[in-house]
Amino acid sequence: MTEKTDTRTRILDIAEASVLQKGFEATSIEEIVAGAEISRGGFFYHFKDKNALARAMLERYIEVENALYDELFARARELDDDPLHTMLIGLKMLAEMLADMPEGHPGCVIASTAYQDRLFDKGVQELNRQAILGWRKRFRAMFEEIAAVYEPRDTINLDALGDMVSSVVEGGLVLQRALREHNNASEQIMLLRSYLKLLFSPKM
Amino acid sequence: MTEKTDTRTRILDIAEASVLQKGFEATSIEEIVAGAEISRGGFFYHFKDKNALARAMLERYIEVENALYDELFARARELDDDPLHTMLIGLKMLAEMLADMPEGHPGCVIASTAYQDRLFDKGVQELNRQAILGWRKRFRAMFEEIAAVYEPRDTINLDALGDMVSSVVEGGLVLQRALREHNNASEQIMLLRSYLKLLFSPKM
DNA sequence: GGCGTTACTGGACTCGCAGTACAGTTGGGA
DNA sequence: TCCCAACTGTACTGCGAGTCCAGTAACGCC
Repeated sequence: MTEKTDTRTRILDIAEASVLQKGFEATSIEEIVAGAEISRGGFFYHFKDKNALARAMLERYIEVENALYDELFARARELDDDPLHTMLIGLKMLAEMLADMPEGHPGCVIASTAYQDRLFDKGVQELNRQAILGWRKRFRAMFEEIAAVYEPRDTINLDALGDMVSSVVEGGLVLQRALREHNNASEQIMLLRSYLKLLFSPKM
Repeated sequence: MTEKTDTRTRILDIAEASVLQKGFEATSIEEIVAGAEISRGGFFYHFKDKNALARAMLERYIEVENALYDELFARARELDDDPLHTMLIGLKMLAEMLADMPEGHPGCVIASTAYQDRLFDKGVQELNRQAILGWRKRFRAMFEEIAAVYEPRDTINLDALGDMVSSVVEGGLVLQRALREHNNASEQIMLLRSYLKLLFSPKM
């Protein structure tokens, strides 16, 4: 909209970095405006309150994450159009991506908001919920495709399996943050991949 | 120490309930003292500041969690002393336990603190780290025992596999909170169990 | 029966941060 | 030329954390 890097975007960038580093509550509007080089009034011109900021951050984050998954698995399918191998390649690429981020993944805003949910209004919580349900649907569809070709070697709940991708990423990121290591999420994804390999392997 | 339910314990109980419900930052000392029916001065008599409270909560939580794992897997071993089956039985019992909590698990304080870590001092963070490392060690030992008997059908990092238990529980709890469902953690554990079953199944 | 210690109460105060309000400024477009 | 979006700047309210401290009630013990 404006000339230089859109102020609203700049606010979101600064806020995201800070929130991922120290949490939402610990991020003051003071430091956001300092970082974005605007006045307090300027901040409230763009966002009614911190809740509105949270909502905008989540919306942007979810969009980016979805685009990333789209691109990743599209590329994987290009490389091998067998549904199982698309999944395995995609997960490997995801694991590598996470491992390549030296300062760790922009640790999932989802978990961060989930654990402080009474702080946020219904809109923010619902956004969060819908994002996870979206990922469930996305991965469930992929697993259905796989199961149609490779009979699973154990009876499983496909919704839960769909959730497992998000769960493993979130869980890995929690460990990563708590341990201050940087490859836990990546390793956990590789274990999920190992599971899928075994689960859908043709009987020998 | 005192006659009625120890004030310190009462503070921790009230605080834990509130923190699990709405997060640490959103829990005010005001409401803790109201709940525990003491004065503000009384709170600060027991805890120097909110950090000291966080530390005490974490210590207590980790102790309880460890005792629970001890008991669960001891019982599982009683039922079947084959290491793989001890693990499978223990996980099943853990999953059932999580599913039986109608209001959900006392959602992991670990994740909650991990995502707000700049808020807490080194002591709290280190406590968190040590707890997760402890669980890694515990489960890694169990997996080593299993691997000595059943050759794994995929090459895996045993530390990462040890972490997978914590990761799956944490990840499941994040989903549970965000989705406001109540069996995600339990389902994720059952998927981990399915993985271990396949990973260590004798070749057919 | 006085003495110290533990476990508080209660009030007053400082400080930082969220949020409100609003008046004024600046730099394009129509 | 005037309007409007995108701000700046200041001043104020209110809440919660944390500090300080004086007082007090119950006890254990010498």
